[in-house]
Amino acid sequence: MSVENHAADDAATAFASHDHSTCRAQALQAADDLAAAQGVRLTPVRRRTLEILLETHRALGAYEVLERLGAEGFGSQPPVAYRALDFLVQHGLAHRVQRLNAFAACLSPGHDHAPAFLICRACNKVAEADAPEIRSALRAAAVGVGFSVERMTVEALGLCDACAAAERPE
Amino acid sequence: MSVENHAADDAATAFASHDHSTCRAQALQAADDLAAAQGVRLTPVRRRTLEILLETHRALGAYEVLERLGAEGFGSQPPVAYRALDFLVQHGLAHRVQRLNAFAACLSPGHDHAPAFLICRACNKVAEADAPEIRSALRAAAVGVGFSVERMTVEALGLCDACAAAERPE
DNA sequence: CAGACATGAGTTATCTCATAACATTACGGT
DNA sequence: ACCGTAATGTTATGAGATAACTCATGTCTG
Ligand SMILES: [Zn+2]
Ligand SMILES: [Zn+2]
Ligand SMILES: [Zn+2]
Ligand SMILES: [Zn+2]
Repeated sequence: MSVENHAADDAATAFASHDHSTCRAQALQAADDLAAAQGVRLTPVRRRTLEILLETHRALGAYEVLERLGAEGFGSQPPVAYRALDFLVQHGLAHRVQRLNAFAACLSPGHDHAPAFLICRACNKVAEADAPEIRSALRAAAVGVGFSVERMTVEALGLCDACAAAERPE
Repeated sequence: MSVENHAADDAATAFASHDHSTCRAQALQAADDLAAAQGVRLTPVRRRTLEILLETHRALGAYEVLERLGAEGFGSQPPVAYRALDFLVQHGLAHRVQRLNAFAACLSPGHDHAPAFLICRACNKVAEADAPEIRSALRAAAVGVGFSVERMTVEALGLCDACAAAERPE
């Protein structure tokens, strides 16, 4: 397998040890591109918020982000964080993880997607898994009962291989 | 199609007009059976909580349930509701809807399942859709990246046919 | 039956997550 | 320079969830 960085690889890399600076750089580049392409303004708070999310593959709570922002001279009240995070989510630069009431940077922004999330309950890392079959299966089940799907949430809680190995000899 | 009441029918019925007393009676019967079968105690608060959830196909917030309980002479503090709800979820008599931070009675309890939910954003009704293909697809995607799934959340937000029809001539 | 133990129900207090409402500042077009 | 809009900031409050403790009730044992 090559060393390319497709979306499909994200899930694999998130839990494995890897050169994370690439993750960060790529996502930030994509964000800058998007801002330039569409007239969107990736302001300092917004960009910094994205950088904070990109520091880890864990999902961060809004208040966790806020604390960081406040410490760096930005506003220190909840709406500051929520607005920046909402912006990122809105523009596909971050995702909200329902299960954790938390946010994670998107690692393959630009190609509009709503991935499934794999959440390790031990290390708290989150991986995006692009699984179109899941989405189409759900959509199919929905039309069968007269329901039109607009947005969907697919999240799995479990153990990544690393944590599974670490837990076994408990 | 016959008038049987399988799990597969639930999704269809939830959004359609139907004889809801059957939903209620069936679910309560199943709950009583389960309590009798396993040594589990379906105490007054717990049973009443289930009844409250069963009044509607909407998902109710814990505080909504609590208000009802309190008004009927049960405890009026959050833990009362949360404990009863946790019990019901634990024993498969209710589900938690992540997207809404709310709870809905299970309409086909007993046969241990973790269904997908269809949530109408207009009427707020929630339907369970048993869709095994979704679960297996997600599980498959997970093993591919070294992740073992323990629990999964599949929820779709959208419009039921009735609400779609009502919304069109806006 | 008394005592010991477990489970459930109730309370108060507190915590985390999220948004409403409004004042202030920065930006872009004319 | 001027104005309108978008972004940032603030205070205050709403909504969801849990910790920690007390009390009642039921069950098992001797
Ligand atoms: Zn990385
Ligand atoms: Zn892990
Ligand atoms: Zn019904
Ligand atoms: Zn509806």
